[in-house]
Parts: sequence; structure tokens; C-alpha cells
Amino acid sequence: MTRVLVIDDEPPILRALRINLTARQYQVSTATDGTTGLAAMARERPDVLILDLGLPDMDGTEVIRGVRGWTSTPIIVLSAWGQESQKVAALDAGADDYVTKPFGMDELLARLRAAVRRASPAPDEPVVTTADFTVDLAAKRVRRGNSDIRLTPTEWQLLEVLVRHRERLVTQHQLLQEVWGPQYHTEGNYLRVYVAQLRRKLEPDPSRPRYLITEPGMGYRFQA
Amino acid sequence: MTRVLVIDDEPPILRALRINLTARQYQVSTATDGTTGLAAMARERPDVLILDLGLPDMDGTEVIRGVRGWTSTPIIVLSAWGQESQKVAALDAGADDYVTKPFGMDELLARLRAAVRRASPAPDEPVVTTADFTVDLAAKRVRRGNSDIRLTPTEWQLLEVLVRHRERLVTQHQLLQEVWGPQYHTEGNYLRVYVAQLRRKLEPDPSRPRYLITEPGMGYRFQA
DNA sequence: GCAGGGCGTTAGGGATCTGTCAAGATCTCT
DNA sequence: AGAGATCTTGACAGATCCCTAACGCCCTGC
Repeated sequence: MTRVLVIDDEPPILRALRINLTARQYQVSTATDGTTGLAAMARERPDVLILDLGLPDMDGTEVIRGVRGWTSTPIIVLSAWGQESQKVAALDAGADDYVTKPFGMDELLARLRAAVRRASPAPDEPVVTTADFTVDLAAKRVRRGNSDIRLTPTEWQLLEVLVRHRERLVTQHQLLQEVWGPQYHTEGNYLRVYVAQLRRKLEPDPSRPRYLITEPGMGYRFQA
Repeated sequence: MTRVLVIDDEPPILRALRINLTARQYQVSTATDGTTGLAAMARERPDVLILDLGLPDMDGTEVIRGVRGWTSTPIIVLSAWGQESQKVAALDAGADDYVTKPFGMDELLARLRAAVRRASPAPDEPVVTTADFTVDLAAKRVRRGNSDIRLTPTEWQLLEVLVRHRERLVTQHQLLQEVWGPQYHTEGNYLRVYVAQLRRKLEPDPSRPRYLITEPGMGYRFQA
């Protein structure tokens, strides 16, 4: 049985979610503020978290960061209409999906199913192969032809994040946070420098990248 | 059987709707003012609401807000000819579509079918496919044929909002707020310029748009 | 017809972002 | 302690993007 934790301070929504989720065979527990929510998260280890961004005691993104510090449990965010920047911040902080209030129960249930499905089978192919090189996530090795390519720790971490999200766009924010840590918000050319180094080591033609694609203004994408 | 609630204070219209909808196998109930309409809404939980903006006891947008507080049941608004600002306000408040009186029954039925159809199967996959291109919300990627289409951040944000509300009319106001931020109220041709750019990149015939539809005076609609 | 408003389209200046190099600062390991 | 590797930071040219203004078109109302 899938366990869901709902953190929301509005009783009507809490009630509606509890009723609907219970009816669908989910096991529901609730919290009405960030502090007890985080505690419940650690205590109950639910399979998925539904989180309202507008909590009385702390900012929603704080909760996400608190959760992301030790687990990758899927997080679905509820946000009021029009809080675009909050949604972006939430996704950057590590949320998996968001639903705008007022929301349809069917939509929420669908996103819930999708989140659980994505999370449960860790289908992580530990080896990613391209025409020019091979990345082995498990062994932490990169081979081109018959020889290993030597990567520094930071280079490796960056490549790992990009390869884990391969084919998907990864925000500069997200990269900074995952590689350099939560306190890094601004881009002090770390990224540009290290992406360039990776390209120099991996790309056949570093000046015309084929695998480490930059999406101007948004981030980078690893493409096989 | 699809259940429809009609809130309208004009007996002839009420009668015409009841006859036509019943003939099409809809289950119809009615109310003649906002107060009893809201009560009926909560009691009967219809699948779709048809709402006349000109009610005797309260403003139409009030009714919409009252409904949107707890459900996302599709709302189709009926408005008298020339009440442009009211229509915009209604859509901003959360209505899904509108029909101008005097209206053709066929048109209303078509919009009714569309509203019901888009409400029932929840948007599970974050990938939207059309005959000409594919939008992947999660990967932030648009493909046409075998190649990616490159979008700037602003273009992408605009497309994302439209696609997330696909098949629905999105107000200019709403687009401005979600893409450019809460402080943008007036349209300093941002929208026109960026919609045009999206059309140039996505539409097979940009001068005769098929997916990014203009609703004159109101906003835009993404149609698959 | 004619004026007016809303929409589509284009082009360019200014701002922002990215790639690149190189010089310190810091770390690691012997 | 010292050498080598690694990480940070600054600077700058070039690329890219955003906003704005201007114009033409179509539709509506007078």
C-alpha cells in the first residue's frame, strides 16, 4: 500500500485529500506546518509527499530542501495560482511536479501515480554509451576507445548529474545545488568553466558540442 | 450519464437548454440565481456548469470564485453580447470557456463536449503530441520530426503555460502574470511578439495558426 | 468610407549570458 | 615541506536574448 504524507494548513483541502486518497487505497497521514511535516517525513518514511507551498511557519522551499537533504522521495507541490516564481523555486529545490490550486482531484491522482511509478523501479542503467565514449555511473569511470579518461572530482560530479538526467534539461540552479551544495545560488562561473573542461575531455570537437548541450538562459543537457 | 447544472435567470433560455441537453442524453438541473446555484453545485456535484453572468443576486465572477474554491469542475460562461470586461474577469476567475448570447445550440454543445472531454482523462503524461511536433514538459524539449526545436527561456515559459492549460482559453492577463511576473498588468506587445515567434518555430503555416489560436480580445488557446 | 483598436510582423540597440584563458588560492599526497 | 593537481576568481570577446518602437493589416462601429 502506498503511503502519502500531506503537508497543508487548510483543513478543507486536507480533508478532501484524505477522503479521496483513502478511497483509492492510499495510506494517508497529514501535517499542518513545516516543522511537524518534516518530523513526520522522517518518522513515517512515506512513499510520496504532497506539499502546500503556503505554510504558516516556514517557506515551502525550505521544507523541500529539508527533505531533499536525506531522501529522494517524490514531492508534489501544491501552489496557488500565479505564483510562478515560487513554483520555479520549488522545482529548483528538488520538487518533482506541481499542481496549481484549485486543482482537479483526477489531475492530482494522475500526477501522484506518475510520481510513484517514476520513483519505484530504479531502472538506472548504470552505463551510458555514446558514439565517442562510455560513462559507467557505478564504477565512476569514463572510457574513450581503450583508455580511461581522467576526471577530477568536481568534473565527475557534474557529469554524473547531467548523465543521470540525460536527455533532460538541467537548470543551472539545479546543477549548482547538486554539485556545489545548497548555499550556492549565484553562478560564479563555476559551471561555465567545468562544462568547458568536460567538453575538452569528452567531445570530439569541443567548440561544437554534441553531447553537452547548452540551452541559453536555462541550463545544460546531456544528449546521447 | 453526464450531469449538467445550468444557472441562469431567464426562463426561455433555461427551457431551451433543458430541452436540448436532455435530448442529447445529458442530465440537467437548473438554478435561477447565484445563491441557490452554489448550493446546487455543492449538493449535486455536476460534471459541468453552465453559468450566466447576469444573475439577479450576485456577480457572475463571485459564483465562479465560490465554485473554484473547492473544485475544478469545468465552467462554461454565458454572457450577453458586449460584456467584454465581464468575460475577461470570468475567465481570470477560473472559467474554462465562454459563449456569447445569442448563441447557437450547436456551438454550445460543441464547447460542452470539449469541456467534458478535457476534464475526464487527467493529463497523466507530461508529453503533449500534435501532428507536427511534440512538447515534453519534464525534459523541457520540443521536437519536430527528428530534430529539437530551440526555444529561448521566455518562449519556453509561454509555451509551457499554454500547454499546461491546453484546450483552454488563457487570458492575456494570466499569461503576462505567469510568464513575466505579477507586476505586469498591461500588454506592451510582449505577448504578440512571443506568440509570433512560437508560431514561426512550431506552426507548419505560421500565418494560419493551427495550434496557437488567437481568441480576439481575450487571449490565446493551445489546441492539439 | 473612415477612424480606431487589436493583432501580426519586423528590425535593432542594449542588456545579459556563455566560452575561454590565465593567474592565484587551496588542497592532496608523498 | 613541497610538488603537483585541483579549485576559484577575474576579465573580456562574442553570442544570444529581451524589449521597444514602428508599421501594416483586418475587423468593427460610426
